Amino acid sequence: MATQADRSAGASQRKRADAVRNEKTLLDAAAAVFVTSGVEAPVRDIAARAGVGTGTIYRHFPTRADLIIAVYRHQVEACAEAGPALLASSATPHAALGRWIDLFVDFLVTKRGLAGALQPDNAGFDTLHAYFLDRLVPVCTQLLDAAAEAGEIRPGTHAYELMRGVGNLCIGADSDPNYDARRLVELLIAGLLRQR
Amino acid sequence: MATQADRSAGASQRKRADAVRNEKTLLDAAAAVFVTSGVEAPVRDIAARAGVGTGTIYRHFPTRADLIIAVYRHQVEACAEAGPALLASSATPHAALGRWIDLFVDFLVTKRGLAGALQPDNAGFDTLHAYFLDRLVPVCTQLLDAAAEAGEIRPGTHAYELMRGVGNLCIGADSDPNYDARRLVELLIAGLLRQR
DNA sequence: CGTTTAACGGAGCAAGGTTCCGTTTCCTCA
DNA sequence: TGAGGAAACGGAACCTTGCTCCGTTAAACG
Repeated sequence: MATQADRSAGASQRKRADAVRNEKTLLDAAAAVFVTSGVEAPVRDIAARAGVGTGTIYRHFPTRADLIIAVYRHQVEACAEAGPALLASSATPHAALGRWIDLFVDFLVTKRGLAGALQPDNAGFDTLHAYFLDRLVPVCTQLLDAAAEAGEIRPGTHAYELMRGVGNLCIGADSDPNYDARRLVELLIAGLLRQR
Repeated sequence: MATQADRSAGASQRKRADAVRNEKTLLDAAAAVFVTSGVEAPVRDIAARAGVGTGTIYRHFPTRADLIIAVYRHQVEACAEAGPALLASSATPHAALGRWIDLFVDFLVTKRGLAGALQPDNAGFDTLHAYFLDRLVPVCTQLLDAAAEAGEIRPGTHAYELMRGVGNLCIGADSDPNYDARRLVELLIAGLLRQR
């Protein structure tokens, strides 16, 4: 099978072996450091952990957002793909929405500082914000539309707003035993139901 | 009449005139800078605006939290005091709660970066977090209890959690026309209602 | 092998928070 | 009123962290 080298676009060349190796090393190091120090951990710490210079990090991941995205891409994709599946397997669209949001919340609250880094104005993190939104807002829209069509929820809520709200509720959810983001998100989703 | 010097505690002495003057100057400068640059504005900016050295800021307000608290104390107090009044004047406790939360949200969304600074883990900002909570959680508890007693809302929600949730929803609410914190908070409060 | 050049590493600069200490200013009391 | 002493001031200096730049290393290929 083909190696990780991408030769398809014509002008592109195979990557050097050390570059490939370092990229993998960096991703592992970053993931480890993110767990202990959060996604805003100093660049030098990640570099030290990986045993490379700081310049190498910036060459592979020009902004911190790029690094964070690379580390969590698989999980975000999995979450996005779960949307349609839940819609098909749940009793009602609103139930599917609730379960999908749960998935998203589970992801966020287990990644120290990630929810906080998703702020749109957070300079340098706009790529991160954009990636999450590009990937997840369409899925959320689909679920929301289905629930609205079924007459379950009040109309007028936008997926973007809901995603941001849920993301915000997850900020600081680790590290505070008296704050349960899941419960609040549940309230929020309940509030979405059409009031009779 | 007595000057601002507090001589009551026995060991305390009158403050020097220049110190009193500088404290006032600093509060004004900080308030102005917070409006344009948010509550995380560089210390040097505030010092420059006030025409004092950075040392002077740290002497009067050892941590940034102390400065922020001093700037917004009046408004927080006003919000706290509005709670019982609303409870007395509203049709139902849940309505009072909703209106009180509105007050709080209005306050937060008009203070650039304040909601974000309220995070409990935000090193150096714990005093800020504690002050807001000490002052507002009891008020919120009172409203919540009244609504629970009236059978309007589902039991089991803690004031602390609700306040943090509302605060989180307000993060980044300025500077993003597509994100309306008020609407989401409204959903959250609606979700509090006992489901029939 | 020798050449080319991608990739590396870390010194160094900028920005911001915080401390420290020599200087200034105010208060008090004779 | 005018020393003397202490409180308060100011900003230089230091630390941490993000990011860049460029001399050095080593992979790839003929």
